[in-house]
Amino acid sequence: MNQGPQHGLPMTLSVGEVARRSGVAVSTLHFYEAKGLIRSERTVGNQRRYARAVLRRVSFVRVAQRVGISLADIAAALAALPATASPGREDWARLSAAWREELDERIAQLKKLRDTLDDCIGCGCLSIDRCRLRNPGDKLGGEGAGPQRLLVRKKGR
Amino acid sequence: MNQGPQHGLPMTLSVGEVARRSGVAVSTLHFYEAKGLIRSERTVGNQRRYARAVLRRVSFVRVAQRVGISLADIAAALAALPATASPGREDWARLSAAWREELDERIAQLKKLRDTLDDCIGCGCLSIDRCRLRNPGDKLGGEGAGPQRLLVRKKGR
DNA sequence: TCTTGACCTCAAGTTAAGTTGAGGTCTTAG
DNA sequence: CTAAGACCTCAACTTAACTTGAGGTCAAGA
Repeated sequence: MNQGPQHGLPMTLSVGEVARRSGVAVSTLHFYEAKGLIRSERTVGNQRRYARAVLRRVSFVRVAQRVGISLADIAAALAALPATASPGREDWARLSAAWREELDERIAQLKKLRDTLDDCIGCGCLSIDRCRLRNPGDKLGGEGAGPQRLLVRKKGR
Repeated sequence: MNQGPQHGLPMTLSVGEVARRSGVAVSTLHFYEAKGLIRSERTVGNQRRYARAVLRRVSFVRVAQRVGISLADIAAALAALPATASPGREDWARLSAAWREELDERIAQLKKLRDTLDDCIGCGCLSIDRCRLRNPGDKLGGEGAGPQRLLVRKKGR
């Protein structure tokens, strides 16, 4: 198998190796490739060979997914990175800037949810009407759509 | 319309009112009801009437969903609350305890993701091989499945 | 009374994210 | 050289979470 010059590591990975090491199914890797989330070279025999960096990319995808970001959004973010050349500092800066806001928002949302639960233990709200967290006087009734109070404001998109 | 004794608020809400005030479609409310996430009484004419508390319940569902929790999990959590009687302090304590861990885990995951991005700006990893965040020496290669380093350990379930 | 807008049920369609399977090729240990 | 196991493509199936539509009922103002 193809080896690195001094250390005993293969320079590229087969789809099976990536699957084993990343913990995702081979079919999923094919699927991700079809969606443009990852890329591969082909051997003369038409088999996929992945650069080592694909492992981190796959990890990134799974983590982002796990916290509720769609593959489409992830793909869009990753598209900011040139898949061909190695991404430079500016590419990363762009990706991070684009996601930072989204991630901060989701973190805030999660904390809100967690803390709401904690508060509810002390007062029994969501069910009992007199609660300091409860919509006071139910004033929001006429103020248009959208869940009130529990939803952190979502930016325009 | 049915009013509260002193203030001018209706005691129950029609499906349209809930939709307007919670920001979810009527069809979605029907769907949630079919899934057991919310409950309603019926009028003599077979129309749904919701208790005011349904608004908070719906908010809860949307927020939880937004951070990547499935309806099935949400339903399971909400099932711990007696839908019939008003849930007591113990019911809330149970729900909160069950979710606290999950939420903390997701918050940690999100922070990890965010910080990984930030770190990457400084070093260009995910692409460039010498990076302090990078799997050092690629030692994890033989250590079984699962994304390495970026995934916060998930508890057994 | 009549008509309009909100409701009802139930079946079928949609999108995202994969998985499964059939039928065939590659690679490598023996 | 040959058989087993890893790979290939492509189409079809699956599940979650909804949405849409058809066909019919309910409630309230003119």
